[in-house]
Amino acid sequence: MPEWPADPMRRSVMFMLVRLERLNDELLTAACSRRGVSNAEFRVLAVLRHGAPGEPVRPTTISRWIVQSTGGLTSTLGRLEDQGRIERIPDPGDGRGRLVSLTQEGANFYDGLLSEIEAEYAAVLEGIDTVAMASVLAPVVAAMEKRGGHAESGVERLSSELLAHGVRK
Amino acid sequence: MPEWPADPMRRSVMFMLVRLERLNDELLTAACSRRGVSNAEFRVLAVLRHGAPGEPVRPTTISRWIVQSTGGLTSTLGRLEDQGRIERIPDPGDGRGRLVSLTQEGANFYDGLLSEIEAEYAAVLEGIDTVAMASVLAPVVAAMEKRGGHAESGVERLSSELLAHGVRK
DNA sequence: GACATATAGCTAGATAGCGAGGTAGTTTCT
DNA sequence: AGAAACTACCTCGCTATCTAGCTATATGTC
Repeated sequence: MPEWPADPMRRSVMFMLVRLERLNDELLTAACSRRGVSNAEFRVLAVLRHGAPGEPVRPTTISRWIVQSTGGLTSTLGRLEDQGRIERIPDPGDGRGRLVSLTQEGANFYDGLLSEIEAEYAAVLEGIDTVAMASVLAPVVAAMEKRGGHAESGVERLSSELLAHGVRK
Repeated sequence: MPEWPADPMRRSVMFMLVRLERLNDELLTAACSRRGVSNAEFRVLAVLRHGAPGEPVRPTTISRWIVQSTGGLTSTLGRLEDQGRIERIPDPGDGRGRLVSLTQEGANFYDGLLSEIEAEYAAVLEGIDTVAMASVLAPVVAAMEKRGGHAESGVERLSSELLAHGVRK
């Protein structure tokens, strides 16, 4: 082995993150596919439901929040629209734009989906100190958001709506 | 909103994990694609380099470790083999099996790739208490491994090699 | 007011990955 | 020993996603 890690602890954490990514994806995909939706579809519904309840949201904002390319999001939104779970209306304030909102059916569907997904996470987080976890993860999430340039345009607001339940700064 | 969360903190952590997954993927993909490899290719090389240095590994073991389907892994390994970074030889102990090992070129390539990726993570983990983070993440990773049935067959050993630098239990 | 530049969302083409099923070889049971 | 069940890896078809480039609208400058 060549030059070994300057900081072995950091390397461990890095590999944990890399592995956690796959494991989390597997978990979420399993839960979603039981109800016939993709991972990305769940994320879009979550943003609409929690990020700005009742308010329509622009696709670009969603795209940043869920970290999906705009091209990818277009097809995700198309699927959700075909399923009758969201609506896209022209943005009255911007002729190029559209606004996405949940339908009643979409909201109902999401609530069921969420409880299913939450059950999976409850099992996995059983016995874990979630308060400690949130305070450890929050700054990492923030640093990664900053790195990827997702720190603008409404995402911050959605962030606090969704993530900051009792997490101090 | 219907029945609201029994445990709002757990829900926050769940959404953090969901978001972290995408952000981490974005970070890793960016770093990997700068050197022209996929995410999965990096993971395979990492297993070979750290999990069992010098020793050939069976595809099934790799597949569990990196949480990729065997079908997907076959194509990942095919790409790596075409690039001259790994070799596949028949398993002398099992006629159905193959053994995968790093070539010298693969090892060299990986070392460069790793330092690039590590630099990305160093930036993001700047100022973060990695010791606290590791001890918080370790049990979650373990619980997810167990859930997905990745807890058998050599993965444990790779796990401790790769992840347990100073993380108690 | 006209032109250059930026932005919003969409389209098309390419690719990585999943899932189901196939083949060959191994283990277990009688 | 022979049959049944299992396992390892691969192949093929499909889908979600990415990237690059497009059109229409917006904004800023002269």
